[in-house]
Amino acid sequence: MDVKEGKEKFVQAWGTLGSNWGVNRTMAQVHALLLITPGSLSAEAIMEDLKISRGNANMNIRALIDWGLIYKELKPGERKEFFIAEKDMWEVMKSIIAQRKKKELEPLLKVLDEITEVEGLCQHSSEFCNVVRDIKMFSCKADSALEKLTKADSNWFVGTFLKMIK
Amino acid sequence: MDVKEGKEKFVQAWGTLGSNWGVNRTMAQVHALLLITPGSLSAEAIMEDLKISRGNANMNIRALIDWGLIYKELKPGERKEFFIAEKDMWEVMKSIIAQRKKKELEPLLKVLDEITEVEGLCQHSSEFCNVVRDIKMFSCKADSALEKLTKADSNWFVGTFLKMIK
DNA sequence: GTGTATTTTCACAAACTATTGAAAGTTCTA
DNA sequence: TAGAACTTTCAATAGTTTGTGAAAATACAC
Repeated sequence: MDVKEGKEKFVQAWGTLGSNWGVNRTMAQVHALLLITPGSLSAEAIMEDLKISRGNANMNIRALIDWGLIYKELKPGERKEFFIAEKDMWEVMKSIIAQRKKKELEPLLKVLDEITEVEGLCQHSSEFCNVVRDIKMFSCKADSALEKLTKADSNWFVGTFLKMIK
Repeated sequence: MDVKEGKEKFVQAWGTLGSNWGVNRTMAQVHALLLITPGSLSAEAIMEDLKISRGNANMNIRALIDWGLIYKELKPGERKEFFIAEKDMWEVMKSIIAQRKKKELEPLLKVLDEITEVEGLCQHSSEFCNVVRDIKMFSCKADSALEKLTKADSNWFVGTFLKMIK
């Protein structure tokens, strides 16, 4: 396997993994492509490289910008927009965690709060009451841990998090 | 909202959340229903309650058993199988984390290892080399943290993990 | 063994998600 | 303001996942 094959493999693999992670395959591929490209690429170049349509490329580029994983880069004298990936993996990880927290954890907390308001819950159904209470406890803790993580810097991670797993 | 409505809301909500989590909606609903049911339920009862077909109920019940989230319970004198949920939320969380780690993280580690074997990677493409190295570092750390988490007991979590987020 | 209750499988249908490509929109230049 | 270069939108289509229901398999009682 040479470097070119390795790159192709990486792009394909990131795409496949993306779908296991609830991220659209094409979005993950565009991200992978930009990650391993030293400079920036135009929408055109991305379309050609991944053999995808203009519309598809555009939609997924926008989504990556929303997630904070890539940036627009305007070159003087060029009318085209170019895109470049955030290369600091700690930043990449934080963005991904923030998005997943928003999508996966926050709706859960919201529903649990609504249910907790049910009158007489714990008198009428202690099973249900206990389940809701326990889930609430874990999800609140997970939420604050992740909140802290996404606010922290890389050194904090290396320090605290690694100490934890020793 | 009374207790019955609250329960329905919980089952629906857990189902919706499940799909944000890469879990099939019905599987999550069956799980929710069993979680808030004090005793055990037969496949029949689950079908009726959630208005789903026999085949669907059967498939998702099997999947939940695989994940270790529910157990089969055989009642003496009854030919039907009954199912009961694991109610210890710490165990539930560990099972879910273990499954997601297997599905989301392990394939990533595998691909990274394959790519690392590319000859002369770091001579020919330092950008690519750095990206692969950084992703590898983070994912190995995440993997060992989660591994530790799924092996640990609830007290460890309360102690170590909470200290970390303070 | 035979009949009955129950579970499992599987081809097909329905629902959902992603992708395309062409048309509409925008921005810049002269 | 006209026209070129480029970006965005969106209806149609392709692809994927999930659910159904009937038929096959299994387990049990007699």
